[in-house]
Amino acid sequence: MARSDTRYREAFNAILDFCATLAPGSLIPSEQTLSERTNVSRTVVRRCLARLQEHGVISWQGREKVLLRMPVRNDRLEIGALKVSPEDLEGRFLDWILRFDIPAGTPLSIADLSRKFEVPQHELKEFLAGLSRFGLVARRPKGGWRLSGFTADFAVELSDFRALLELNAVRQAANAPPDDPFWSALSDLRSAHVSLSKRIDTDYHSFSGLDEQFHQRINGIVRNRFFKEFQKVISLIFHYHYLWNKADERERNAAAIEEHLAIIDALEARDADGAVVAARRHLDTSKMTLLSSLRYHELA
Amino acid sequence: MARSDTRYREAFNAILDFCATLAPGSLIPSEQTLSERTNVSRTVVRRCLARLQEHGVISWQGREKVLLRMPVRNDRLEIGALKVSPEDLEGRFLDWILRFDIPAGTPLSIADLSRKFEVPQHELKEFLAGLSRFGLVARRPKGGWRLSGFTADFAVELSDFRALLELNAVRQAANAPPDDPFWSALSDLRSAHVSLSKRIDTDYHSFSGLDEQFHQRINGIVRNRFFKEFQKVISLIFHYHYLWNKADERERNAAAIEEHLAIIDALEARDADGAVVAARRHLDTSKMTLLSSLRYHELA
DNA sequence: GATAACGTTTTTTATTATAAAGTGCAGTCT
DNA sequence: AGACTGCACTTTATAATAAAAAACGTTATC
Repeated sequence: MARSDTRYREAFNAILDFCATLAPGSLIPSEQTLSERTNVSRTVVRRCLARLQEHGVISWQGREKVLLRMPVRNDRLEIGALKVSPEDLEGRFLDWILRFDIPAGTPLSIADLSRKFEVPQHELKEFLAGLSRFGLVARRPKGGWRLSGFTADFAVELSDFRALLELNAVRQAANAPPDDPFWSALSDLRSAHVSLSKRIDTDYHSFSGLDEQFHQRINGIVRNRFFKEFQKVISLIFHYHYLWNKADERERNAAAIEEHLAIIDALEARDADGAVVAARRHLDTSKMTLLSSLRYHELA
Repeated sequence: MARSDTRYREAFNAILDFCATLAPGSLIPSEQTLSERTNVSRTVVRRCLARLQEHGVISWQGREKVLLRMPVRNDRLEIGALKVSPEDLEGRFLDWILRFDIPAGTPLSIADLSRKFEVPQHELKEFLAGLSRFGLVARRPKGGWRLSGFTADFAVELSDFRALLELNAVRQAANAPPDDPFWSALSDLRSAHVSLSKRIDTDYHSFSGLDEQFHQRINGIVRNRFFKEFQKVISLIFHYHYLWNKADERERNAAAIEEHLAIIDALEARDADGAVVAARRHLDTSKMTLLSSLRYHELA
């Protein structure tokens, strides 16, 4: 019923490592200095020093801390489970939803998910609270959560919203200054697309990554935190969806490459309207793919 | 260290009220029926029945539950603190930020806020986790939260994003079918604007409400959960900001009414391009107002 | 013999208690 | 005077737990 002491354990080992660089008899820096170096509060540093003293590694009296002996392997503290990053949780959650085709309306059990993903319950609660802002999950009347996304309606609305954001980005991209690093990156992307196009019959799987790179490049033009936040979720959902929709993968990807190239052509010609038209065509295809993959799953 | 029993208390009183409608000697419906009526699980219903039996209000044996006596005032259970809605918290939080001019970067203490708003800590955590998705707050490296919004950058990005969404809505509105209830609502809004315009010198305060109505009407055209979710936050921020920016309020509001009317004119003429132009002008003014009010506060 | 209700057990959620970590300040040492 | 420590206080992250919900046989009723 308290927080974990991973911080302390990591700091202790860090200080131990630091001691290993000194010779016995050396003075050890101040608590403040150590706390800055280990990125941890003075309270933790003091706890570490106390342990070092207890184990006879240092002597500690007031502000005089002296290294008595070199630290050995056995002095180190074990560090338990490694922390999972929020992004990782995000990905695994969407992956799970799509992989097992969780239907809209399914109650989500925090306890269950917490076991499944090996993440503390309160982290999951925070995570779901965040997703609820995007309408992907919602609170149930009698407590708990419910998956509300991944219906046809959801897909249409998601695609429409994505189109609004991305067409805006395309328009801005076309008007980017000539010395913007965007242009050289775009030229690299063109080469990558042409190259993949040639070996599409065998390498069509690797399009997924290229697709994400391409869209990220376009959207990266817009310097807007709201835009970026949303784009992150959108691309995540599309990414995972495509990953799990295997129908006609080769044909779909070959077609998408052509559509991407059309957008690149228009952009490099600084033809904003043309780029928007090409992008709209591509986004429409995307929308249809997302919808048909949902329909496919509904029938299954 | 357990959840509150408000649910039980409310259900108990509800069942008591129901008993009051019966005559002594009557049979009481099944546990399931009661649970459906009180919107509560059977477990809670059984707890209520047990208490009723204990207090001699009913007899209870298997599925035979009989009302023994009429319930009296003293049988009722006290209900503690009333639940605050998440929307309420949202409003109060933004209000607090603006009222006290909390600068960007300020650490937010859950413990402190929880006392201030009289909301359990875990609810605040969820709330902040939601806001973090909009970039309004962020986690601090060593734990806790930090207010990251309400800088000039933030205001610009927020306004730009708002403009993107709202111009899209205006364009859609102009193309709404003639029988859409939107048109009659718009006509009502025109009257309200004209009326307020005439008594602007005295009633300029009441523009805030009308402004919200107007924008909500326009944005209501778009049937898209992402759009709506974002619009909610945006309008909340603008709303509270305007509420606290008192400089030139009369002039600002008078000008805004004219700008609204220009948008209405263009919409009623089904002139999509004209409406977008008028809306862009209005949104630009809004952006400037938001920015200048921030600057004003920074200097103070 | 099907359906609805009950009694009981298991699971899950909301809330609190608490150890760990962080913060601030008065006083001390150099 | 400036940096450092000792100590008290505050805040956060997390586990423990009572309340509520859900699941599951069993029993009564039509």
